[in-house]
Amino acid sequence: MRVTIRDVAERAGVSAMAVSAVLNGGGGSKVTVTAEKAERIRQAARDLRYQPSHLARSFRNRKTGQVAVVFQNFGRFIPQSPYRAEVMNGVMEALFPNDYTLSLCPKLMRDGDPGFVSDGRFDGVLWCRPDLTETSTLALQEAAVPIVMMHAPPGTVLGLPTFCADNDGAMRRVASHLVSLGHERLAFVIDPVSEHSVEGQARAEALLLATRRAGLPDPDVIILAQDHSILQRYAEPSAPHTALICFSDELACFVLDSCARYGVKVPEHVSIVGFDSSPVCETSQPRLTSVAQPVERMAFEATMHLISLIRAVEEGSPSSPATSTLYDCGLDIRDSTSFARSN
Amino acid sequence: MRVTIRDVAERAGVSAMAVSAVLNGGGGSKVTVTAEKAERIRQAARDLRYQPSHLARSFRNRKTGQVAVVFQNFGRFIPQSPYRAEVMNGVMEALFPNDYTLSLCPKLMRDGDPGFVSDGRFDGVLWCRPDLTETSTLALQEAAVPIVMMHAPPGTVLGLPTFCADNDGAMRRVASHLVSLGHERLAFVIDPVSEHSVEGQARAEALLLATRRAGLPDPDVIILAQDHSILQRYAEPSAPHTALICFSDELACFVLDSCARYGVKVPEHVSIVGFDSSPVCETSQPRLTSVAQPVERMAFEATMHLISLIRAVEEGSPSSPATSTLYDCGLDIRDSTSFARSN
DNA sequence: TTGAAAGCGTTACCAT
DNA sequence: ATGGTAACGCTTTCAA
Repeated sequence: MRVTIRDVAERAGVSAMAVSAVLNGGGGSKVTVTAEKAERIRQAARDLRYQPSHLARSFRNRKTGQVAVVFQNFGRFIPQSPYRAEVMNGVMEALFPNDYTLSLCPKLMRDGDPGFVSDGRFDGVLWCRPDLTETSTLALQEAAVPIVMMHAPPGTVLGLPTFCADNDGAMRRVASHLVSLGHERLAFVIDPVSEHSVEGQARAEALLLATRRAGLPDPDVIILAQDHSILQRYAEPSAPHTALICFSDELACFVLDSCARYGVKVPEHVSIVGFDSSPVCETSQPRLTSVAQPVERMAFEATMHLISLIRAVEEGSPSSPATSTLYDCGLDIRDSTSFARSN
Repeated sequence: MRVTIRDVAERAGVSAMAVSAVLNGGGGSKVTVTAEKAERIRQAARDLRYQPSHLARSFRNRKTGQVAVVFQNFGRFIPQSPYRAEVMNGVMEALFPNDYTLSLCPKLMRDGDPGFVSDGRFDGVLWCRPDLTETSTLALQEAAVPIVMMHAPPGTVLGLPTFCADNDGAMRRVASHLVSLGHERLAFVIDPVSEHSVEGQARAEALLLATRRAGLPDPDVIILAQDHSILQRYAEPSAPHTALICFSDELACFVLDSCARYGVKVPEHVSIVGFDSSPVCETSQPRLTSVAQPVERMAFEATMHLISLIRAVEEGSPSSPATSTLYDCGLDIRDSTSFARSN
């Protein structure tokens, strides 16, 4: 059987609470023990190889020291698309020095029922790239646990702090870059999964806003699944667009591949813009112009904010209103964008 | 306050255990409830938005559904060295479909005291790239939790199953490749951190064995910290070695960089071999010959084994003897190895 | 300064 | 078929 605090108490000839007080540094406890007894207790604990049950402590104290990170699509870590890895780096950098454990728990997403969030397992939750139905939004709002959203535009869930790329600013950069190259007819390209994400919609809208602002016609939205044959048309002078803005670098790379297959030349026939400016942009053919988000820094700061929220709850501080932080994005101009084809 | 099972029971006019039985599917429980009452209970739970406390359950059932992954050096995810990412991929692939949560808990390593392992927080632990002192080895042996080691040679910790690359076979491949190119004087290059890892020592020994087997003189071991000036000598015809086998691709890349800086030509002056065959091997100058371990598959299978151990413990099955699994490694020959310089 | 006792939310066991 | 009771291991409050 397990060695409990009572076993230690018995061996040291004291009560269980004396043991608890001594082993926890006695700081929080009202109890004081003579030095001699304290030593006896420590000795007994060592003799018995006493290991406090973290589980019992968590249960009692309603605090687990665990923070959950939830990704919308729980996939693999891919070197070509380092988004997840960068988020993890930022999160770890914030959590570990503060003695929090990082939990990856895709179950939180099951059936769109995020009820688990508040089941006591986690002191806080970092929600990345949300794709929220109305019911889950409600559940999140009522969660009994601090939650911070990453990559969700401000106000996605009422009352929850968000850390998000400034999609509007980013798309304005993209539009202005393309306009300066003579482009007028743009399209937003997205995959069927991301299409429904809050982020996907935010970027589509941001591009719409940016083009209107620039006096361009509204961009089309192209949803690209397995079948890329629609890209063929960009080899023709009559193609409807001269520039494609892709939801992610990963998608942009697929587009580049397909263009090559269909004999569409980038950037001669059509310009391509990615999102994330990941390393793959340097090795793609041609090198990919892409929006650069400071992902790791965002993740770090989001996590630090989450930690401060957790501490505030512990101390019973009144909750201050949620903040939204927007991060300015750069545009890394490479070889996949150039002057618009004149039809 | 939290809604407890008692609140639900009260509202439904039944006992707490009836609620428990209904909400847990009733499968394991001896208790049966009439359909009518069951519906009443479910309704009450919905009304009250009852959320069972996972914490209380874990405490009660001594089962958390959490598996910890421990890395020796808890660093960042780096695209250039995808080892960690690949391990994570394999682990997630095994854990998530089986409804386990993945925990990253560097605290487990603090002060070389792995006592935390058995504090009840985790149902099992996957220990990667261990670097074990004697005391921690002992603690691991006595852990009350199933543990599986990755990248530890068989027998590193008595009684613990290991999943490890076949370092001996790998080094034999390396040696034979180099011998066929006329190399005789080899050295093993390692960084000061990895030097003390079980894996580092295993590879050094494996190379020693392989060279003896091939009838070559014993290889030197070069511990490479910040100062790489020792590499200068390889520009001279009198250099003591014609081939350097590096502990990792990462290290090999540093070596390549330094060689370039010192005017040492690879592979004309000296051949370089890496370990892991990561993507960076394709983009390095020159492309790096490297040992290829099936990391993701190893991680997946190690984790599946861990899960089966956990289940065995739960069912009280007698523990079968620990198994050691060795994985055959390939050698991806690229441009950093070539015929030995004749002095 | 010390100890006894009461929970935290859940489930297993034993009565009814 | 149902409900009461105890126990999991710990901490905290209160009384001595």
